[in-house]
Amino acid sequence: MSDTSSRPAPRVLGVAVPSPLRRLFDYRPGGDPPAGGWQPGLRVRVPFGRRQVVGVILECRDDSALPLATLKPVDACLDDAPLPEDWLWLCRFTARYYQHAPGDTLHQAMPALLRQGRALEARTRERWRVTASAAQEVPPGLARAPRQAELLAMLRQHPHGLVTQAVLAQSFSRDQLKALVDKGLVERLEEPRTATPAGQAGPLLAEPALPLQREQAAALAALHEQLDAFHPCLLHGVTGSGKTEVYLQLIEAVVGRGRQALVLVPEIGLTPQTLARFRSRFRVPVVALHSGLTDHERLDAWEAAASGRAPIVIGTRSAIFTPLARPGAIIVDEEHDGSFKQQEGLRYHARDLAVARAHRHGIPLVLGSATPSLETLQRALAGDYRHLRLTQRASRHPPARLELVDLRGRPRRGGLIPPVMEAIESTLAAGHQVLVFINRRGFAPTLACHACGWMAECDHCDARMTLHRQPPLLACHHCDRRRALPDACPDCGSADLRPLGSGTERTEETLAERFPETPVYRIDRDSTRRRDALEQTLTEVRRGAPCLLVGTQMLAKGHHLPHVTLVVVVNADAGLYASDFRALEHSAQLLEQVAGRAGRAAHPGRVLVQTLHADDPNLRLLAARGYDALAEQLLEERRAALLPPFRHLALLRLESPREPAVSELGGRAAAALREHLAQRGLEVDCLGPVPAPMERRQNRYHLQVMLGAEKRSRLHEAGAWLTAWLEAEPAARRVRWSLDIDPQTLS
DNA sequence: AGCACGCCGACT
DNA sequence: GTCGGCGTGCTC
Repeated sequence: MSDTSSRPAPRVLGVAVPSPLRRLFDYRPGGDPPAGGWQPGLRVRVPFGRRQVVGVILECRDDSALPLATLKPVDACLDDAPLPEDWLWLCRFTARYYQHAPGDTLHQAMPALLRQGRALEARTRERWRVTASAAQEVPPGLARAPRQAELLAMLRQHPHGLVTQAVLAQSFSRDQLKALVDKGLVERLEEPRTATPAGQAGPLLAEPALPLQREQAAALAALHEQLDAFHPCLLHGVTGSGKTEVYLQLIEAVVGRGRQALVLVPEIGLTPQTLARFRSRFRVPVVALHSGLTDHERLDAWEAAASGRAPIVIGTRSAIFTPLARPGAIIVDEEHDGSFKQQEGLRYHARDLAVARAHRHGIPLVLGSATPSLETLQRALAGDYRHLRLTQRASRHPPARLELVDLRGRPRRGGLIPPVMEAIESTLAAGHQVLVFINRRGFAPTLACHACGWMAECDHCDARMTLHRQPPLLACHHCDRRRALPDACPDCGSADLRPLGSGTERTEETLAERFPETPVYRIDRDSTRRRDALEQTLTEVRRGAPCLLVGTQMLAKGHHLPHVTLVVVVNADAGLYASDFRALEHSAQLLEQVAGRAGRAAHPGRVLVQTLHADDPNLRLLAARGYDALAEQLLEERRAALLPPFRHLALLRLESPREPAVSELGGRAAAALREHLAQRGLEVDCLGPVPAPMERRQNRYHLQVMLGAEKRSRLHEAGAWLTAWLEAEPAARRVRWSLDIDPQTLS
């Protein structure tokens, strides 16, 4: 460590402590002073109330708002060196931007073991290598120990040594290794488990890069132009245009220059297939951060990234908080995907944090999508991001067009009308596969009484209960409530209860009856609950035999289904007239993604979209000219309506089991904020309080207050004032509240 | 968020 | 007689 004696010891440490309180807590230095002196980023164990917690020093000062004598000393410093500087910066940025408690932010961004106070160090493994002398000289006789002689011979063939596991795998024992070590013939080395296999000097690529099409090459060249500066790009490529190959070749350049690449993928995108593609391309390790890791594996990965040992890190939303010693590029695949936004607690958007992080590091940022979010698209159109387009599909088939199919006045079976059924039949007859996309799981969206019109409703939510057949019950998809099927209508006693509408189970059943010879695979949250169930089914489907796939949006994203030539969308109307201003954008993205599943291999595809609104201008525009045309149209509407991306929003959400408590507090919070805004002349508007779209969920009442501003700084000021008001308000302790900056949905 | 303290119901 | 319900208050 460098000379630290020149740094005077601070008298006060501002510590971020795990708690929802939006402030630091002051302590006096205590315990053994760290080798490098007290500084921000060091973890400390501190007394907090009646317990001990792990906090992080964020400020070193000489004064405090409290008398110094009343401050408690820290118990111990847990680190020799501060946590990585880039990580600390990102956490502070995140806490400020999302107006979240610093301690809670830091804790969420840290691996569990660091939260618990473990040292930031990678677990090690042993490596066994012949000593320099034993490598050159003929070893002395091991005639009395033939196994040791064999082991030595094996190790001599591996000048970089072998890890214990590899030695044991050859049926040698630890005792034999020890014996050779005692004879001075073999030495024992320790290395991090995430260490790159030794003898790494060879080529970076394990397999050659694929040849690029003209547009891919142009995009890659554009990315190569500025590898040392913040260079945000939208890689806007239709499904099948080869975005991943562009990522891979960019990563090759980044890693080739000794830097690290961070890749963010949607929750559903970190499939074994994706990972395999990255791993087989590069000879260097690819560290994957996913929900299946143990706490130890997560810490190892974090350490490998922070130390720079891991050149490529790939993960879902929370991977944006992985520290990097030598950041070289950040890639966000499917940047429009909703899973990048955390929907509770610290409501961060990993894509937006990626932008901030790339800017701070001065490195390229690639946002990839076939259906970019309107936020990103607007920035690309405005020239803030470089707009790299890939319009050609590798298969050379143009993307399938959506064909709108009018549902009005036609009989449906399992949600499907006769002409669509016939199209399915002829596709199967031609030996191809069919994907039926339906946005509702379960058998039917609800159970209704044909005599009096009663419908099964949840007691805890303002919602209908979904009818399930496997097993048969009524379930609420908004809470965990389940009910047995009633024999008769609870209102009028009629036994004429019928399922209303169709879900995946019913469509599956209908198709299985209609096409008894053809396998029908249902893919939804219920059918893929078992680990790997989805991958197993898809592996079977990829064999290519004719089959029917029925599924929810799980099926829409990413999966390669080369033998599907017909895609059916059972009902496209969900997002058309929804109250949420982003509903249509999301709906269009989903439709385009689903359509992208059709005809990726040798055959062109068809996409049949059933709708009750075949005349809807937005739907027609999407069908006729595709997502990009609709997106530009929607941007104009957003501009006119003063909605994002032309205006910034924040949403105060309030919830409580007691309705009066939320409306009373919401009313007073909004009134207080309005008064403050008027006094300060802030150009921020405040809407509400209004009940949330589904006011009662899980027996809790939801209310919201919307803030909107043209300038982000103004919105921020208003948000800071509002959270301060709420924290000081006694009634707010009995109501759960959170401020959602840049809300993704209004529900 | 935790975790206490603090006053009112059914039980080892 | 006490175990424990969750209201209220605090955490440097």
